[in-house]
Parts: sequence; C-alpha cells; structure tokens
Amino acid sequence: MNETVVLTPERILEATEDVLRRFGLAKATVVDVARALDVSHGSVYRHFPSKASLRDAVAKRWLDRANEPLCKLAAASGPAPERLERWLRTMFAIKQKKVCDDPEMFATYLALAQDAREVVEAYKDKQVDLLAKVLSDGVAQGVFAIDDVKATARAVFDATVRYHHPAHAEEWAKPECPSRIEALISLLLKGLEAPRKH
Amino acid sequence: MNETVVLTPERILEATEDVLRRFGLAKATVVDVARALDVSHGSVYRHFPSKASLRDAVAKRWLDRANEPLCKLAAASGPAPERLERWLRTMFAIKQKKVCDDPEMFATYLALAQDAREVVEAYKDKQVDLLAKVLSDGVAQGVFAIDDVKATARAVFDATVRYHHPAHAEEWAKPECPSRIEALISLLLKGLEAPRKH
DNA sequence: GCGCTGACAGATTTCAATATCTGTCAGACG
DNA sequence: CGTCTGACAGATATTGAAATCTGTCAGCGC
Repeated sequence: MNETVVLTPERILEATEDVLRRFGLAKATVVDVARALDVSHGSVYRHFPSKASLRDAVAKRWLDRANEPLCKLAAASGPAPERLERWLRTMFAIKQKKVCDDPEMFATYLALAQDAREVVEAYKDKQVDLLAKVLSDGVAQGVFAIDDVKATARAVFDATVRYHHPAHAEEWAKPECPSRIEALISLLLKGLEAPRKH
Repeated sequence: MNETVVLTPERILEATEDVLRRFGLAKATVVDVARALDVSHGSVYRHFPSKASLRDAVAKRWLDRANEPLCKLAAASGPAPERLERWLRTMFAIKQKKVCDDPEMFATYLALAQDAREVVEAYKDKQVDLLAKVLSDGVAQGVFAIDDVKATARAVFDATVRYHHPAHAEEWAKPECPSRIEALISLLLKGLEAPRKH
C-alpha cells in the first residue's frame, strides 16, 4: 500500500516547517520546500495557492499546538481565581518556551503577526474567549464581580500584553520579570474579585 | 552682539531635529546636520562624540518635552483615582498625538527604543515614579489599598503597555480602542481601590 | 482523466563595484 | 591658544546587472 508516496497538504506543511527551521523565514523558499519533498515547486502550488497561504497554514498549525494546553485549562473545573492565574502563567510560559526552543518558528510567528493579521487575530480572539470562559465561571462561583465578561476578558488580555506579545519577547528573560508578573497578576485578581462577604 | 553666530550643542540639536523631520531617521546623516548649520561635519563631532550620542540627545529632548504634562499632573492635588485616570489617559493621548503629528520623530523614538536602551529606560523609570507618586497620594487619602507602591506602579505601567508602547502604535487608531481602554482602566482602578467603608 | 512537470514572465533578491558616510586628526586661521 | 577645517581610512549604503524566486499553464505520462 502506498508504493509511491502521495503528496498531501499535511506532508507539505511538515516539510515547510522543517525548511523554515533549517533556513529561517527570510531564506526559506517554495523551491526549497519542493526540493525537500523531491517534487517540482509547481506541485506545491497545486495544494497552496501562494507562498503566503503556505506560511499562514504552518503558523496556524504551530499556534494551534501551542494553544492546546490553554484550552484544557479553560475547560477544567476548580476555583476561578486559581485557574485564571494558572491560565495566565501557562500562556506566558508557553510563549517564553517557544522563543527559547524554537526561535526560527517564533520569528515566523512574529513576521506573521506583523503583516498577516487574520490568522493571528483569530488566534487572539480564541484566547480571549478562553479567558472569558474562566471569568464567567468565576462569576458563577460568586468570586468575581464583573459587569461585562467579554470586555473584561479583553482587558485582562490587554493588561498582560507585555508578557505574551512577541514584540516584548526580549524582556521576558530579564531577572526582574517574575516579580513584575507577580505584581501584575495580583493587581488584576484584586480588580476582578467580588467584595468578600464575612 | 554675537556678530559671528557660535556653534552650541543647543543649535546642533535644533538643526538635527529639523534634519530628522525632513529626511527621516534612515536618511539623515551628520553631514546633513553640518550642512544645515553651514559648518564642517568635524565641528559637530567637537560637541557630540558620535552620531548615536547626537541622536540620543535629540530623543531625550523630545521625550522630556513630551513628559512635561505628566509631571504636572502627578504633582497636582485632588482625589487620586481621578488623577490616576487622567494621568493614564494623558499619557495615551500624548503618544497618540505624537505618532500622528510627528511620525518621523516617532520613528526615531521607536528605533531608539530598540537599540539604545539607556535613554528610554531612564524615561520609563521616571514615568513609573510619577505613577508611584499618584498611587501613594491615593494611599494617604485612604482610597487605594496597596502593599508595595513601587511594584504596583510598575504593574499599572506594565498593564497599560498596549496603549503607550510604540510597538503597539498601529492599534491605537482602531475604533474599538477607546472602549478597550475604558475597560482596562476601570479594571485597574478596581484593583487599586481600598474596600469601601460604609 | 489526474496529478505532476518544467519552461516561462515578471517580481524579487543577491552581489560586487561604487559612492557616501563616520569618526579622527594634523594643521590653518583668527 | 582654542576653534574649526578638510583630507583621510575604514565602515556603511547605494546601485544596477545578474541570478533566483513566485506563480501560471500547456502538455506529458501513468
């Protein structure tokens, strides 16, 4: 079965990710991808209409993989404040890990964030939705007092931009970073909390 | 008196600012500055040891001018929450105005922020100090409950990064921006506020 | 037929020669 | 004397010609 290996979008994405990692976003070409797959570059265009769409698809896959732990956390149960804190810290950790371990892919993501809005916007919206889920759980539990959950989820996302937006990546390794994250999270939690009943 | 106009650092800075505005950061050269002043470029190097130091000095002047209204606001009296909100909104407005009215200088500032840390770091520290001043006034007034004023001032500064850091400038013109600022500020104020005594 | 190839036009990138700029300094000029 | 000039070396930027890449498509081979 499969005596001659078929060319699938999946295989192309795999090869593209390899090529990107090997040559970097700036140097990688569609011809390189085709060479890696041992086909003509015309064949690649049969599956993806443009180089940009190929790059976007790779980035989307990468983002989806990165996002998985956050989806799970948002779906979990337990006290909302703890879950929110955990969710935020996990998001920061994922980003920081990526920027260290997979710098070429991170550069790709950064370039994408700059000139191919749609994919990244959708991804952000998804994350805000996850945040909103945790916040509304907190409201249901009576531990958060929030008027407009969606707007507040956005506000939390905006407030933490410094620790998840790639534009600030170079600051994440600094020694004072953890304590600043600490202060930020506790300020935000205090702002979300419902007044205690005693 | 002053029959032959003397070459002062001040005059050089003036001319440099003009040249930057005219040609943009990428194209402006020390030779251009010298030409504008009708001296040889060697003379400019008598007052500034390098092109970078000249650029930094121009940016510092520009930042100081921009900062002035914020200093005044921090020094004012009145209820801290209102002053904090006003201070933040003023900072956002200044940045937004600059990016519209003076795009070349803003580009200079952006480039500076990327590769000449010191000047910009000092400027940020100053702003955090101003914020801390307002917060500690609020503590004195009994309207803010804050453990570590300095750390909280940093947290507020970090939380609002999206609306004052040049990396996010392109988002400031979007229509949903004001309502997101609204949500962010009210979340932060809620986090700072002392529990009401009734 | 279906999927792939390879040649092609136009756009983009590379590369090396050339020009310009940065930063220095010995000496002119007042 | 102190300030400024202008020539200089090395670094950086510009330029335009050649190479490469992107995206298309007619036609080959299974």
